[in-house]
Amino acid sequence: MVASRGVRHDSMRARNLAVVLGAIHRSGPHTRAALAELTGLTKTTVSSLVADLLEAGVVTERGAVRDGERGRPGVAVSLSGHRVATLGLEINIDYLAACVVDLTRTVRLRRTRPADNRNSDPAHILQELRELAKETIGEAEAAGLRVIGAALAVPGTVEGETLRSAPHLGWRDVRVTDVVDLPFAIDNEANLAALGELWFGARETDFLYVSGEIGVGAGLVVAGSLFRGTFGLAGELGHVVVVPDGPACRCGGRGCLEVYAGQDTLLGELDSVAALVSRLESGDPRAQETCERAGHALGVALTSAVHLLDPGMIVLGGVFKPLFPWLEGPVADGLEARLAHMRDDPPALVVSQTGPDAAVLGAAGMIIQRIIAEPAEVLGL
Amino acid sequence: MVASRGVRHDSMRARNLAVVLGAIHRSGPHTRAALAELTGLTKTTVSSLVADLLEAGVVTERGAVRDGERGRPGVAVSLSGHRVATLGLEINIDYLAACVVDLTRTVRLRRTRPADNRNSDPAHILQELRELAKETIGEAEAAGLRVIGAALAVPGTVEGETLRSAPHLGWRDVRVTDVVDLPFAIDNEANLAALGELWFGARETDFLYVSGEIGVGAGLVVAGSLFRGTFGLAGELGHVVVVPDGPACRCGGRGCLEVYAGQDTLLGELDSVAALVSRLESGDPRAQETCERAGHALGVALTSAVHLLDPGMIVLGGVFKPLFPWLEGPVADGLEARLAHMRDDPPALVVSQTGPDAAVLGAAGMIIQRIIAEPAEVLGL
DNA sequence: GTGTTTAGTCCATAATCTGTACATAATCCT
DNA sequence: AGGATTATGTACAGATTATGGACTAAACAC
Repeated sequence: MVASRGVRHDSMRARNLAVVLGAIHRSGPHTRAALAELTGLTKTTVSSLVADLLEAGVVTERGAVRDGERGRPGVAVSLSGHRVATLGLEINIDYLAACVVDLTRTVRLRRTRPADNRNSDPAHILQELRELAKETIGEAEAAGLRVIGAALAVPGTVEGETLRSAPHLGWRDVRVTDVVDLPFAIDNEANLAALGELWFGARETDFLYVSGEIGVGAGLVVAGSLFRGTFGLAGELGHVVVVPDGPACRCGGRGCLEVYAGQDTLLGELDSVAALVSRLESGDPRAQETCERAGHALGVALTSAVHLLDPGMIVLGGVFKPLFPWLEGPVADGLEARLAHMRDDPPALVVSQTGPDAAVLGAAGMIIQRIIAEPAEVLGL
Repeated sequence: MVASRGVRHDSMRARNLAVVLGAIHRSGPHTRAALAELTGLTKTTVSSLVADLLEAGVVTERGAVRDGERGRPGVAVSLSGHRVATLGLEINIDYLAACVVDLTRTVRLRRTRPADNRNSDPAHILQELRELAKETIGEAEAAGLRVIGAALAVPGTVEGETLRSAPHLGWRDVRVTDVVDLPFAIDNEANLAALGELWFGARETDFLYVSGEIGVGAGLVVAGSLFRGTFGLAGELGHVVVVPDGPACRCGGRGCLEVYAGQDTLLGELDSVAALVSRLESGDPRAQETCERAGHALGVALTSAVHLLDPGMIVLGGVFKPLFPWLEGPVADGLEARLAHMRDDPPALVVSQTGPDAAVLGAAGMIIQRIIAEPAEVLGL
């Protein structure tokens, strides 16, 4: 609990700018009068605030609207996608990715570079990432966008600006700095994928996003915001214990979920998820059994997760998305059986609406969110 | 995300009252000048805010203080324990409890009534609770305190004002109303015990409190506030899966922690925790084995909890407190082994600093917290 | 005692929101 | 077609609250 600072006139206005912008963002274009109604501020105040937001280029007027009623038609004020944008970046096992998202959360640019980052040299990869970022920002600026911040998704644990541990990259305690000359943040891939699902996929406000990648991670969204735990390490679903004396896991534990449902286990000697899917489609019994075992393990781990985290629903993403038809049954059965007497219904189990780009999108979206939450601070109003 | 309302002059002042009161609460008595420094407000503003707080009776002046320096000595302003207080209530399996806590978080009154509430009639118990509350409030008022709110701890899941399910009481969907004629809240026993530990025990800001009672619950505190999950059901440690095909649990699952470490299992045919402790002290091998098995199971469940919740530390409370000497080893070993490669150190494992009254105290403390967080709203300033 | 230093208050000023009045622009009704 | 009605958005005076410098108060230093 940091000592909070007192509120002065300028912070009151800053807050009200955020309130108005937030109302526009949450419930779509509105006239000034409607915004006054929504926020409890007077029309006068809203007009003045909207004037500032217009000048900053974060909103635009979209011509007259009649609400089908009598009276002078109002002018709808909506988020402007034409000026402010943010950059999302991702380092993953086999690619680098970047995307630019505008204030309306429309994806304006996407770039991916295949790479083999397993056990790679951080300095080298970060240099590649810098180049990718620079190129992408250049392209965005050529399209008239002003990129005002960036975030990076990494497959590992993050503290502040340091990547603590990314086992599949083989990185440890890597400080990630100067990737871009903008406000910058790093976060875990599963966390940002969850936010990607929030803003670009399911658009629910409460769910646990399960990110099946080489490792298995999860990001919990409650009331539209991410739960991070004490050190930002929450949601490590992959090492939840499924069988206490099961096979050893690289984490030091035994019988972790990852041992049963990690991508390496799922694929076996196959070389891609697509290959596994086609085996499953052709009814290959060994593939089906692997999937069933993974689904069973997921059901056990998710039962523990439901008890501890109390998610609104469960969204399976990443490699679990193409495998969903084969996983759904075992997972749902496990949840239902184990949660029978604790809840009226277990949380709904659904498939992700986003693809493999959930994390990059979430990264860009996180900075958009920051603009909308504190426009005065970010844009210097 | 509810549409947030705009800020007006009165909310600015309300916020600043909270900021000043919060600063006094957080870092002890301060002069007006020091408060100005801490909050970033001017001395003038702080003086005016403090005047309001004095009038409301939530702070008092405590005579001159010299900071060992030259110059006019200031007057320390500190929380006043003499006027405002709150009521904590608890329904547990074998007793009803009440306590009154003043603004300085000093316990002013405690009352306990033994009862046998297993499979009891809610209406009857609630009537008893009403009487206990009324008596306790009367006594507090006789001592010059003004009780301005109450909270109730129950051994079950809560939604709004309704107790959804309290298996050990045998209650389901009981609306708890009109217990007192004051602002009122209900919450889960483990949640409130965690808050009790926060304010009356360990006083750490980040920990997972594990409440060993008939059931096993947990409350996660992050940055000094409680994580509740989506529906307020988070922290159900007792039903985290320890052995996926273990013995059936009353929740519908199998091999839940509660089966191995619930009070009923620990005691076996013994009739009290004290009896178990004396068996353990005399080296009874069967008691030791039970404890070791429970510790082992706790280690497994807590490993999952650490991965999912990322607690700052782990505090064992309730019946686990007297058993701590026998549990510590197996639990810590389990955590250390299973978390070896994931974190530099597993979260510290410590014993609770509060006794069986953690939950009632937490209940009273929660309302105190509300006064300090929003004094203007609560006290009508 | 006189000077220095720090605490707390007074008062004019500034920032921001409110509320009423008003100009504007559409539909409704005759 | 024209006036009545209704709703939007702006203007301006008024209210609320914080600021900042001047001032008073109370201690210590020499």
